[in-house]
Amino acid sequence: MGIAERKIRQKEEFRASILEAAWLQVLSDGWQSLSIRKIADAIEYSVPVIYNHFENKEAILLEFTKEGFQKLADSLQFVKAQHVEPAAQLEAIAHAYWDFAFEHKEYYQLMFGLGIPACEKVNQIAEMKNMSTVMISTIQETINLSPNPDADFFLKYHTYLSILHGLVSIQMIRNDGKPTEENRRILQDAISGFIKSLLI
Amino acid sequence: MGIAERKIRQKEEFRASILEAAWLQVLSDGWQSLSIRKIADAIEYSVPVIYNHFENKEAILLEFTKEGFQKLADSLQFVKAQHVEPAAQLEAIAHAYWDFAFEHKEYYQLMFGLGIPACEKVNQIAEMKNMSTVMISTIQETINLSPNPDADFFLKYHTYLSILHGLVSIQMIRNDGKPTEENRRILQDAISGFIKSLLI
DNA sequence: TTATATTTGTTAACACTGTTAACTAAAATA
DNA sequence: TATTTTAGTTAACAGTGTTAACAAATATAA
Repeated sequence: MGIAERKIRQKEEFRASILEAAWLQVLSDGWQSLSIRKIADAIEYSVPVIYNHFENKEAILLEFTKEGFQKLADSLQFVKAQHVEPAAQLEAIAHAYWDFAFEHKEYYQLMFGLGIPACEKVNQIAEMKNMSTVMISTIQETINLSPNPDADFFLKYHTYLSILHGLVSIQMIRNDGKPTEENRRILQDAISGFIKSLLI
Repeated sequence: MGIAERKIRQKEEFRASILEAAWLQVLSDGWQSLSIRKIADAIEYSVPVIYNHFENKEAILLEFTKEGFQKLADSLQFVKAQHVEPAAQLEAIAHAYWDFAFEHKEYYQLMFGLGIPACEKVNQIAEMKNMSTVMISTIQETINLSPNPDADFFLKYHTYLSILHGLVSIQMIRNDGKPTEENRRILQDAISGFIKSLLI
């Protein structure tokens, strides 16, 4: 009965090839120009086969959104593990977040920027929770060591994420290219201000 | 020779009617569903007449972007004038910014959110400068009164705007509706932290 | 092995989108 | 009144996401 298994495997490969073709499209021309027809062209199949593997175009985008959040979560977890002090971890996480945004611009713009299409589903993305868990735990640990360990860690998390996202997206709107050293100083300034406010 | 003047007047009215029809469309169904054809339908003319008044769809969106930035600039200027102390002004401006974003959600999403389409032209929007001028001058004045008046005011402006935009857009992504009191506390927390950091 | 059922993929269409060329009717000018 | 300019139209081009109807290949049952 290896036939059924082969079919499942082929289906999985097919699905993967759709995502790969889509990703190449995005890398060369951005999200705006991604279309089902171009994907179909790239994999040399007719259009409707794509709908056998994805409910609609949004489902394809959702797949990349999840992927992006997981990559980000992994990256944050990685840099966190390289520091001991929670405050130092918070700073490192902020820089890793910044780096991710500009090294994986396409992911970031899909995860946050386009916003509107994913708006209804954004709360259901488990992978996003993986990211926020890393941030929240680190903030919690920082607060625990601070002079007032009763501070509202969720409020602080929200502030922390907002500062990071604000810095990144303002930067992406202004300067379409890579951020300069000046921009990194702005990040450093904002984040050290935030951390200081945590430690009173 | 009142004919030429009447024609100019009619042309202006026509242009205004296009914008009005577009705006009604946006209010009822959002930016995503705005189309040239729907505008043409609404004003009861054929599609190409719209191209006699606007180069393309993006030009229509740009018009609203400018309008939005000017409204925001006016609003910030207004609340600034109601306070004397620069630090108090900064706080009031932050709240006015927040209020504008959620009271004129459609404008805000066009001005920042959609981002990508306006990306090339966003630096050329004079009205945006009107907004940043209000913020920058207030920050400059706050720094002048602070213990270290040599701080980089442009860096601080960038940080200030990023915090505000970050708070707003994270809020818009999460909770599609109106922000709660909790959300306003987060704004207050972040902004008072920023102002404190200005005053050392 | 043959007949039936199922899966797989295709063509062609629907209902949209922005944009523009070609043409007609109305208005202003000479 | 004849001519030129302007205003507005229809119809098309080149795209988009999505799906119904159908054909071909494959797997299952007799």
